[in-house]
Amino acid sequence: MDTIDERVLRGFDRSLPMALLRAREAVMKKFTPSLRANNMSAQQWRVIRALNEQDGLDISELSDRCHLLMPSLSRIIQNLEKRDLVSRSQSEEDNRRSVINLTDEGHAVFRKIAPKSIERYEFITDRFGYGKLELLYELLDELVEKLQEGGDAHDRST
Amino acid sequence: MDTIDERVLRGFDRSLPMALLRAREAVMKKFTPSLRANNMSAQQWRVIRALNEQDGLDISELSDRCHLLMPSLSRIIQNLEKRDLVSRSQSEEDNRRSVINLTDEGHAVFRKIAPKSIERYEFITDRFGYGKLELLYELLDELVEKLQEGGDAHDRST
DNA sequence: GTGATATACATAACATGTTAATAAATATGA
DNA sequence: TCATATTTATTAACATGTTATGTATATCAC
Repeated sequence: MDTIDERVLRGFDRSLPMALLRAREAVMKKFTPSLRANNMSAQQWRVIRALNEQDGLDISELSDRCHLLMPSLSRIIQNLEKRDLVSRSQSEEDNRRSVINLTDEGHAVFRKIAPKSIERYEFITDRFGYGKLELLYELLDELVEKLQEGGDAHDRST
Repeated sequence: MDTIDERVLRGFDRSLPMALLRAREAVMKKFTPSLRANNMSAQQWRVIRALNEQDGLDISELSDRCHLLMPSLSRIIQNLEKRDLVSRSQSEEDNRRSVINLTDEGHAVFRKIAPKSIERYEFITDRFGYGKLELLYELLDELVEKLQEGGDAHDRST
C-alpha cells in the first residue's frame, strides 16, 4: 500500500540508460588517456582490437563485432587506411566485400596499447571485486537477452 | 593452477565497455521510435526531461544532469530554442549564466512522450524482473563509486 | 538468361562527442 | 584599484552516431 499510483516517470538520475551511460563513462575514463596518447579514438581501438582477434574480417562483420554502424565504420576504415594501420583488399568470392587486415604498424599499435587495457581490467577487478564484476556481466547479458526475446527479428509489422 | 598466465586481453565480446554499450542499445531500442516520431533525439529528450523535473536550470547544471558536454549542450539548446521548446533568459546575479525554461510547447512535448518512457520501464521490469533491475542499479552505482574513489577530484598532479 | 530482390558498402546531411581555443563576466589578491 | 585567475558559455575542427539514399554486385524466381 505504499506504491501509490506510481505511474510517474522514474527520477532522471535513476533512469536505466543514464545509469548505463554513467557506468560506461566511469569505466572509459581511466583508459581514454592511453588511447589519446596514441592518437586513437575508442572506436578506432575497437576496430584494431577486433582485427587483432581475427584478421581479415569484412566490414559487415566488423560492424557487428564492434557495434559500429556501417557509415561510421566506413569512415573509420578510411581513416585507419590512410594512417597505414589497416589495409583492405577485395574478396574473391564476392566483389562487394572488402576484407580488412591489420598492417604491421597496426599490430604494433595494438601491442603498445593492449597492456594499458589489461591494466584497466585489473584496476576495475581490484576496486569492484571479481565476483561483483562477473555478476554484473551476467546481469547485463541477461538484460539484453530478455529484451530481445520476441520483440526483435519479426518487426515485419510495418 | 588453472589461471595460467592470463595476462591477456579479455575477449572482445566480454569487455565491460562493450557489455554496457550493448545493454544500453538494447534498452534504448524500444524507445527510440517514440522519440523519432516526435522529432526528438535521445539527447534532446534528456534536456526536456531534466527541465521538466526542475525548470530554470542553467547550462552547466543541465550539462551535469544530462551527462552532456557543454559544446554539445550549447548546440542542443540552440536547436530547441529555434523550435520554441525552450526559452533562455539571462541570470540577474551572474550575467554569464543563461537560464533555460521549458515553453508551453516544450511541456506539451514532454507530456506526449513521457507515457512511452513509462511503458518502456514497465516493459523492462516485466521482462527482466524487478529484483534484478534493482540489483543492476545497485551494481552500476557501486561500480561508478568505486572507480571514482581517489582516482578523481585531485587530478592536480599535472 | 532476364528482371525483381536482396546484400555490401559508400555517401549525404545533420546531430552529437570531444578537445582546444576564445570571449565575456566574475572572483581574487596584491 | 588593478592585474590576474577563474568561471560560464560559445565556437572551431574533426570524429562519430544516425537515417536516408545511392551504387554495384549477388541471388532468386521465373
